[in-house]
Amino acid sequence: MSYVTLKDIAKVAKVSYSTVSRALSGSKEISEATRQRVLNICREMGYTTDFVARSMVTGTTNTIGLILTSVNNPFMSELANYVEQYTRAAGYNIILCSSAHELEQEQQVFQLLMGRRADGIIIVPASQGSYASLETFIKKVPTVFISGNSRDMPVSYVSVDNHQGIVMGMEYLISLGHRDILYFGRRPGSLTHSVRVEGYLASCGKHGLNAQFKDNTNNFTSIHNGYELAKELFSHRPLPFTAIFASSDTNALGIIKAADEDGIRVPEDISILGFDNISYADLPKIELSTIEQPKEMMAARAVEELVGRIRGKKGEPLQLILPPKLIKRKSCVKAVQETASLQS
Amino acid sequence: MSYVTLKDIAKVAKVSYSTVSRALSGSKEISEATRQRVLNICREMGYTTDFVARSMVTGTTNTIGLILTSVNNPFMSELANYVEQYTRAAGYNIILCSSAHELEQEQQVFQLLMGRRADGIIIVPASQGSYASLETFIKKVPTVFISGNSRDMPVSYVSVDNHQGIVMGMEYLISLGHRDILYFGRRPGSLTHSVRVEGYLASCGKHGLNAQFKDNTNNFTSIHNGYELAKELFSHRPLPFTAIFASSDTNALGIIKAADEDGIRVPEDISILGFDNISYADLPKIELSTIEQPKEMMAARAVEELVGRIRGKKGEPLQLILPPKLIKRKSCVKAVQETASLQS
DNA sequence: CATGAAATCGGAAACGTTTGCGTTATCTGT
DNA sequence: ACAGATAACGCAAACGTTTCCGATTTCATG
Repeated sequence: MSYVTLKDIAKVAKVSYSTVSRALSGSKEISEATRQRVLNICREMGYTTDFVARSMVTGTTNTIGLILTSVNNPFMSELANYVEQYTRAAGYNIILCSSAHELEQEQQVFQLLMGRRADGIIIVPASQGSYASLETFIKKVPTVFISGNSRDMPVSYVSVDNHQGIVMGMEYLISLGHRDILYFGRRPGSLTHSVRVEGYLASCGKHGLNAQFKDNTNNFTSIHNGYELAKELFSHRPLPFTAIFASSDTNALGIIKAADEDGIRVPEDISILGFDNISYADLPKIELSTIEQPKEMMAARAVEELVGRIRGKKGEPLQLILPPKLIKRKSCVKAVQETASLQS
Repeated sequence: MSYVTLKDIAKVAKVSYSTVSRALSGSKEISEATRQRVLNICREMGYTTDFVARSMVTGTTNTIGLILTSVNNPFMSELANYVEQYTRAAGYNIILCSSAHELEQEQQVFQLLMGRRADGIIIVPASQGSYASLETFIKKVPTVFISGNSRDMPVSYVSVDNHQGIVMGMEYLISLGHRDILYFGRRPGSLTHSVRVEGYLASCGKHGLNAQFKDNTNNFTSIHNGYELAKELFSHRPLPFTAIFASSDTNALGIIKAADEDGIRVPEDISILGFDNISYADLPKIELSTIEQPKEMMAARAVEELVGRIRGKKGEPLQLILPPKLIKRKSCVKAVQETASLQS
């Protein structure tokens, strides 16, 4: 039941256990003959290196903590997938944790990860307050944020340009003739959302549109709460907007579901634009137009930066803001009013 | 930069470091006065227990390895989410690994998890050969399989009743008047799929239907390969079936996409039944009828069993086969032939 | 053959914690 | 007040590995 140790095979091989260690590690201070002999015995006895013991002496665990706000969310799980890939390629394993969008749980798992002596941590912050609440910890262990950028955080992060993403989307909708565009799913506590709202307001200002919001008071995002919010929204007719800019694809999917139920046609009656470009936005009969977050690139650069820091890289934190991309599918069309006015 | 240790605070508190350890652990062999004094110093100096060192002496890591065939797959990520929840509730963290459906990589990560001294392992097997290939390892560390059941594996597993699930689905399709039902996505190497194919053949035999298959030679399942396979299938007209039983929801989504492109209406022209009931099956305009796998229950029971074994539970392995459930949505309707014959 | 360098290996410390055991001080009962 | 019990704490071993240092052997070179 218990594992076989260096001492066990040292006894069998009649050498000291430091010799066995050298045989395993590929050291040059050992003859090829004894190396092969020891290695054979290791194989026969089924030896596996005890990483716990190794970590004790080397001071590293080859482990990276990944803190997500939720696992059961396509954006997060796609991101997790990429992060897992890139960390594994770099020789690290990940311990997966969820903050459940709660600042307190976020603190707990961060401390836990420190206790486990993770070499570094990649975190999608739970809220605006995350950095402040983790500040003292971050000084102890290399950390990089994903998707929560703020000018005044002296920490490495990689994020999509949320401001530009929203502006890009607004320009698109406006070019389609929409002038009454509702921002759906504003979430007060969220860092990324506040940046997006800024972009929305800037676009409205520039084009003389009046802003409309539908707030999401929950501190998370799902199809279901998109659906519930949309049901509320659709209960007041006539609809004072011709397009909805959803702050996430999952919310957008919920909106489409509610619209379907309430006899509102997408995109004929209202256009819907999402954010994230999760893989399900591409689904048949859904074909959600959206703003893409370069998830793989975000994961790749975050891992690269983190591994660099772990290996001792110095200098200013990497504060990388990646360009978003407009993905045109079928959920946005020319505004009905404009079409009408063109026909008259 | 480096962490503060027991010795550090022992020095400050002017006690031995065993006393500090006792203060932290809640031992009775210490006065309340010194405990509070020590605890305060710990707080001030920012002490965090080194789990690596603790693991060295206790022999446990409070870590569970989770090996999935893929992370970027809704069934898997939903499962992972539940597993993470239940393990955390039981005081364990999970190290997430992917086997990428490869037997070799599965072996590697299993060994790696053993090297990390995971207390137990939950694994969704990569293929039929998984048990045989892992047999020697499984004797060393408590392991429970999810979703890969086989009568002759002397190991704990929890799975949905794949046979019954298929039969249930077939009965439903047959009750709708379908007699030409294609099994889509048969995957030769897969354990679960072979059980499902048995169920399919049994149903065909019972009702005198002739079996039709569309094989999936890739060793993984995705929307994309469902789409590609369906494109091939739809290139030969007329279609020799009125219903498709897809072996997974993701494949079913791919089929729907291909059908959409090729002018085949779902469900008017063909009915489609899925398997898994991933959350996106519920999407508006998709409304995929499917056979549900009780994912949360599977995760809960698997974790329960594993934790039991870790804590020393003896006896026969738990071999639990949970009942599936038919979820009727909108992708299956009465067969066109039957409707036609009724009208004439 | 003598000398020194290089090759090969053993010994032992160290990583930070838990815990059994021994020691001292304090308390209880008579 | 004294024996014995109990409370409170220090000491040291142990977990399995890596790595520095020293010891021994081998070997080439003069």
